[in-house]
Amino acid sequence: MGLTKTEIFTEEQNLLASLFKAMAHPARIAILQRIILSNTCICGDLVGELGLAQATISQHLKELKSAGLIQGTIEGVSVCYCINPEVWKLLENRLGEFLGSYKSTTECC
Amino acid sequence: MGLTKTEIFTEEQNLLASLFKAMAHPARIAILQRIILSNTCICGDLVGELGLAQATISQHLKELKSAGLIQGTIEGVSVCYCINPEVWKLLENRLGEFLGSYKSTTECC
DNA sequence: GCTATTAATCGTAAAATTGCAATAATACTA
DNA sequence: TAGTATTATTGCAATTTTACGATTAATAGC
Repeated sequence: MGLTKTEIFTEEQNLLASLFKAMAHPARIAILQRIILSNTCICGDLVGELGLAQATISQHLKELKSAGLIQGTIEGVSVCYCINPEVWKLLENRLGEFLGSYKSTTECC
Repeated sequence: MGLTKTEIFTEEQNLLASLFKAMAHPARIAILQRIILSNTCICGDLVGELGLAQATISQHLKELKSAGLIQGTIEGVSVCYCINPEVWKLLENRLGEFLGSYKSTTECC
């Protein structure tokens, strides 16, 4: 079929999956790292640094934005993107909770 | 084109992206949660619990396995899957490092 | 108003993902 | 050895993702 059955999963599972999905591409990881590093990133910079076309980067930025991970405001002729603090904190919390729920102490297979 | 240009990104970026990708589906999140909870999970159980066909679940398990997140050993007639402690620890470290690299203190857009 | 610069959007193509029925493979059991 | 139970694999269709060229929208500077 090719479409995910979101309705059979919990809200928590869908949320985590969608956040992971937004970061499940090296270009988007690179963009996030770049934004974090400079703390004020303009799209045009990325086009020169990553080896991807302007349209492609704009698309990745859109995905990060729609996932809520970043936010952008118009700054003169260009756009300034930065991390969305609330969503980033939510991500840290949910992820820490999820990863931390596994205790490696008990012996298994 | 439709294929990711992995060669233009760093090893770190590709690793993080592939780990995120492995978890970027609610069914795989659900499977991981289920494995963590029972600490000894058999595929057949999941088929009853999640509303997905046996073939589909087997495929998701394969993806989690190839990403290194889980490992399975044959246990009589069925297979016992559990978390791979080393990879899980690696995931926690790299992810913590990545998420922690952002400090929300500085004002931005 | 006109032009240059920047970013978003559209259209398209190739490839990957998701899901399932059907089938194959594997290992117990009688 | 035949039969049963469990998991993996195969083949297929629908959808999504990735990427880019071309075009469009918006804004600053002249």
